[in-house]
Amino acid sequence: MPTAKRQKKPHRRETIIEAASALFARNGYDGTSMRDIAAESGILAGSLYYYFASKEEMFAAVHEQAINRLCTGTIQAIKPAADPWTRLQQASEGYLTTMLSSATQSSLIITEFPLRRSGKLRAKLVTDRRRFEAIFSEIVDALPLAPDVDRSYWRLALLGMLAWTHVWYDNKGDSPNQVAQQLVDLLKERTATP
Amino acid sequence: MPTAKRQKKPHRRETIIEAASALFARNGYDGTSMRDIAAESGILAGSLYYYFASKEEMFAAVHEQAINRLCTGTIQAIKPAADPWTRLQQASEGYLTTMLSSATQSSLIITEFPLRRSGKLRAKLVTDRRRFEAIFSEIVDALPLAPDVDRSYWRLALLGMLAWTHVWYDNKGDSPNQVAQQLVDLLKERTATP
DNA sequence: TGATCTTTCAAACATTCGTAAGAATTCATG
DNA sequence: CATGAATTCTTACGAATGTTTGAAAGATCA
Repeated sequence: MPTAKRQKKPHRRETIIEAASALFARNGYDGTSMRDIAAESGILAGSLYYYFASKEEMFAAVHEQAINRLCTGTIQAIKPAADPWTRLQQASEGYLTTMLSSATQSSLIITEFPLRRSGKLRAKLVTDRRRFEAIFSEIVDALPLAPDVDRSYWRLALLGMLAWTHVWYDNKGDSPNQVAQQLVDLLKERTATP
Repeated sequence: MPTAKRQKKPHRRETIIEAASALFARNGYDGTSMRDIAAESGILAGSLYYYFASKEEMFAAVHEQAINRLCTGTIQAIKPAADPWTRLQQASEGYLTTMLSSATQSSLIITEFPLRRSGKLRAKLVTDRRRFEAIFSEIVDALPLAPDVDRSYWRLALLGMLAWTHVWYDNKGDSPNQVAQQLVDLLKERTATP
């Protein structure tokens, strides 16, 4: 009967999501087959459908988790700061660290745009993305910018700079934190209503 | 014998590239089948292989043309300017106009990253991209920036801001020129060695 | 016209893909 | 152990993919 369900095997579904994340991030959605994911999960392709109704639904779960990690990675980095500029700096560092550290797969939210998809999936991906961007909206709104600065453009410029790092970032160069420092500094001059 | 070859039918191959550009830009590389391209070209799938040895080689040709358009679109916009900042402003406008005007397909150089590909194709895509980025390298190098500014980061920040527009740009809002103006202005403050 | 080269077609190929259906297995619990 | 539910395997289907091949059609020019 309806007793407690989740206790012993939180394993499989998360294992699958983990494997799928890595593969989607490396090879893209179309470049990853259900058989690939199954093999990486130590399972057979058909068995995936016990946990996910379709490949799209699975990707939705993967995407949601990637966004969640990015959100928490970003938010956690802000912790003990009151100064708006410091908050921005730390958030950017958290973002880039989560995104660029090769161990993670959050980069798939950059390469797998919702743009081309359609229907319910697209709507979900857009919603996820909004949830992340809201973090930066709040931070940017709190910045003491000059009154003639358009905060929407300011935010989009920053997010663009940060997102684009995954195209050129090289592990052998500066650390994610250093990159974030450099990039934020470039926008910092247009500062407090002086 | 080896007489002049190219005179009457420069049509087909370019028609195919045009059709493929549009489809690749809209649906991505994997989302576009050779049959799709053939149908859009008014031809049968097999006939494509008279002009291109493989899908990858065809994409290479498409990518090269997209880069070429972006390059000329960017360079042409610079024409009558001597002031470095004006040059940058105009180049950015040319870039965004070429990229964002819905009639064009240059946006595929943003969505179809070389990152995931491999081998000869990847090398070619990277080379193409470098060719475009060189335009901005030159312009940025000519800017009278403060001596403590890292021009590499500055350039990458700008290119990131510009490239990212294709994620959020909406035809109903500001024009590509206005967007370029806004974005460049955000970086402009760190300006001439004062 | 006939010969030769270019271009296109028609049809198929071998794979791979997402997914379905049902049997087989594992597992917790009475 | 016996029962029923949860999980996995096996097998396969139908569709779509990139590509090949050899013949047909079109063009070019002696």
